Amino acid sequence: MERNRCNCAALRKASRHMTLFYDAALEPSGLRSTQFAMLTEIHRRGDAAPAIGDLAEALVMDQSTIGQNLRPLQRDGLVTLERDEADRRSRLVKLTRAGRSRLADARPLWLAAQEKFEDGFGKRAAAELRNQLVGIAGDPSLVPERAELQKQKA
Amino acid sequence: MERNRCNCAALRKASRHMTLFYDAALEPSGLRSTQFAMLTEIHRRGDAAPAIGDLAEALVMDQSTIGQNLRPLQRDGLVTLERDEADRRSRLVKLTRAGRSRLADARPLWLAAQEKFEDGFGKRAAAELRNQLVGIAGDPSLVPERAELQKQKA
DNA sequence: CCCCAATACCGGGATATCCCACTATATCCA
DNA sequence: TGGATATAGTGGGATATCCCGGTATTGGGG
Repeated sequence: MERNRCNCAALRKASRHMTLFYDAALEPSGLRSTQFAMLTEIHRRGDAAPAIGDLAEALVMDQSTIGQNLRPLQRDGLVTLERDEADRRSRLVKLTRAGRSRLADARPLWLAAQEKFEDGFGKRAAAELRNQLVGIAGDPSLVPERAELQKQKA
Repeated sequence: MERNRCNCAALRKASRHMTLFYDAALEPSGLRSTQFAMLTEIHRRGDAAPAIGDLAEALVMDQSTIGQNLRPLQRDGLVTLERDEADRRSRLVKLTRAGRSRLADARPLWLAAQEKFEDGFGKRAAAELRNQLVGIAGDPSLVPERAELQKQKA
């Protein structure tokens, strides 16, 4: 069919629909999908608090998007931003006690959503799909600008 | 790895990255990915001009999102909205001459992006991926509310 | 024929997302 | 060491996206 021939549109439709599903699952925690992803990434770093740019790279988002998206979390006291004394241009993002607590509330809700999705879609199929998606998200040939940024670090 | 275990986050990251790629490709036409997808869907209907709700269903978007997203296109004279005299609650969305022209400008840019992506990702792999994504976007078990809406129509 | 539930849309409000231009800081190198 | 360049983040502006509550219209009983 001529319909759904566009790789980008297909990805975006699935992304919108999947987001509705995860947002509904996370709703009791008061977190949206993006917020849960950001808090999870910050938590994953443990003691090595990430700067805004680190989050941007890990989450495949623009730096300014990270800054923007952190505001509601900061306003609600889930994260703090403090200057990195080792490089005063950077701001380190840290979870507060309330942030860790909120994340702990959300995790079982997220896990339930994962399981519900994978029950229907197939655990193996889901892992394979994520593999493909991670490949796309990290493909430097798609966005040359970002490829250069990657090269800088190597 | 613990990282990238979330199906939703993986989908969203890939969606963001892919969108950058298609947006860059479409840039000379002045259309963004979403706008191109909307104009394409309207055009696909031919003489049977869709209402806002029809577009919402086809594009897996909220009705209010469609309405919002149509505004820049309307402002730029690419589409018109007119009351459906057969059901005065509905508004039919139609391409203007300028809209058709803009879409014609964008199509080769889109096709080049498709080919460039599929050159790297594999034509067969891309088709398979789209298949999976269409399945997710249309899965009524993920968002029960929408499932009911679907049932109404059956 | 009239009332009521359902439907189609809109307006307001919030988050999500990007780009651009700007500031502050750091780094490199002549 | 001092100035050019590069990097980290912010603020403003635009589109994208959802939900909720309200309005107009429709269609089905009674």
